[in-house]
Amino acid sequence: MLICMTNDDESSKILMLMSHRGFIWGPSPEIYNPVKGSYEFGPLGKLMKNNLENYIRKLFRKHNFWEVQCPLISPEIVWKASGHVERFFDYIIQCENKDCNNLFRVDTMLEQMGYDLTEINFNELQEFIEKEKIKCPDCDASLGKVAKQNLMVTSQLGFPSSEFILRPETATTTYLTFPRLYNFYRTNLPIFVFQMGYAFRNEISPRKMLLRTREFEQCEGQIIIRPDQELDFEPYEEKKNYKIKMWSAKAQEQNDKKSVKISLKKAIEQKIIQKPAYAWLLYLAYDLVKGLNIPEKNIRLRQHKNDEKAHYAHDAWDLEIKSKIYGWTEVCGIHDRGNYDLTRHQEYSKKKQLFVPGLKKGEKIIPHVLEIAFGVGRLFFFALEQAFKFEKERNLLDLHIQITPVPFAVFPLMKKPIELQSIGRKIYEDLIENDISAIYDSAGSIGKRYRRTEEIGVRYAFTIDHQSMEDNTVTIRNIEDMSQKRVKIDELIQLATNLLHNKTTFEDIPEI
RNA sequence: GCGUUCAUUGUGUAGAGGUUAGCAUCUCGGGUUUCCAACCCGGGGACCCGGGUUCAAUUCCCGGUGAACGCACCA
Repeated sequence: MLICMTNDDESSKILMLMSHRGFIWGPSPEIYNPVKGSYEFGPLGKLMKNNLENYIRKLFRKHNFWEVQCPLISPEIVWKASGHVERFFDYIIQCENKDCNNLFRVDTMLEQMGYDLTEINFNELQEFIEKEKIKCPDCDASLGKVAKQNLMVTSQLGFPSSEFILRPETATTTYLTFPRLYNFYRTNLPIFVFQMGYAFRNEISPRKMLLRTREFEQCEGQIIIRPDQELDFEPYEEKKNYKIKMWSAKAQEQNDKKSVKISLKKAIEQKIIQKPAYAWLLYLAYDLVKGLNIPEKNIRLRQHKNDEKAHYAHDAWDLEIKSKIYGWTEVCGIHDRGNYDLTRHQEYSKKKQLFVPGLKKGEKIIPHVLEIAFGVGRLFFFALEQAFKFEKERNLLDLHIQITPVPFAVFPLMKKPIELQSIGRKIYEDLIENDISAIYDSAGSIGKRYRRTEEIGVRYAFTIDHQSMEDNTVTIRNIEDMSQKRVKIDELIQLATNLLHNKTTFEDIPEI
């Protein structure tokens, strides 16, 4: 069975169409027993993901980030240094009663029983449980042995083989290039760098389609920066009046249910955030998501409370999107990692190349890192999900033109006369020649073809009719309101290019 | 991992211990059609896997696998 039903009608319709129209398939491989939480991007999904990635790339490049690509596999020491080996596993324990058989995370179980975790030595958990005679919280039977659940994926390499780790995040692999980047940047900080690629996590229970998978693509931008620069950050000055919706840790603790929309400047004045450079990253995340036509009411930035921060984070905010299907979900984490990473890599590698000159003469410091980390799959899922609009007559996929898989369609009004088709083919080929994604379709009635393409996010359709044969014009139809104008075939490529790059709008097209 | 529910063409479903496994949608070919899922003709496509009961199982039973949801988990 494919991605299946929820009770909600709209949700199941969205999930059905995602699969039916070739965006997302899975769990994969469907013809064998699928692997939990593994999905395929179908033809339209792959095109859309490419576009989404390029949209992100373009935005990062606009802000002077450079892209790098690092290996997926790295020796264990890298992840020891990063802190992942130490923290990226759970201690689990299972009830021995076969009827219960429940599995618990030891730390949360003990916490719920009222133990103070700070007083427990985790190397002696087993002894602790035996000493305290701890029983299953659900059925009071005795518990089995404490086991480690590793959340990282490992693999074997070499002859004889030794164990390597598949990266659980891209960020760390980016930091490893710091000495090289520092030279590339001619020893100027801050360094702006990003990486897009796969990461792997042995998630206990993958759920909710692309929202929780074991292999997933990340796009993580890093600003490697001196502490003084974090407070005096030029890009921030340009954007300090930009307003974002923030839900601070304090507000959450005071049970304020709603985020407030305030400017970056105000957020700093009110000490909701501390550093201008960090504030600017919140802007970047917000702006990127808003640019995908995701309604602002469905976007917010939520600060991590102290107990949910990752081991490396000084401050952490999540950009969350309110999914039509799954509710508020994180798509982007913005982390103030301080100098945690580079300090650790300095210690573990014993190389002294990670120091840079500080402000005072002779001072050597380890630079700080500000990180913005997107889950590409999640962003993809939300951009797609939010775009579905079910109208009376039609299903509309209202995707941003820059990420929609196929922005243009070419239709001969009818199959006959054949000349309609030859004009259409020519236009189609011209579009493709000019790197403009399009489809050509002559099957069925024109109305049917409009309906079909509306459902996959086509923005504009060019239709060749009998008048086309006389005066070299075609109609262009706007998906949004189904309105049409006539345009000259000669000017069509230029027009499509301009529409694609938001250099013109449908309204701007002159009537002829 | 636990629990609940479920498993029939691509999708949504009907169905009975013995059926050419039905319907809608989809899809393909042809006809028709001068702009919004029209119509006509013709074609295509399914009983999750293994075992048991039975003369006979897609249907009943057991097991497996998978899915949705809930619990737990989510660096």
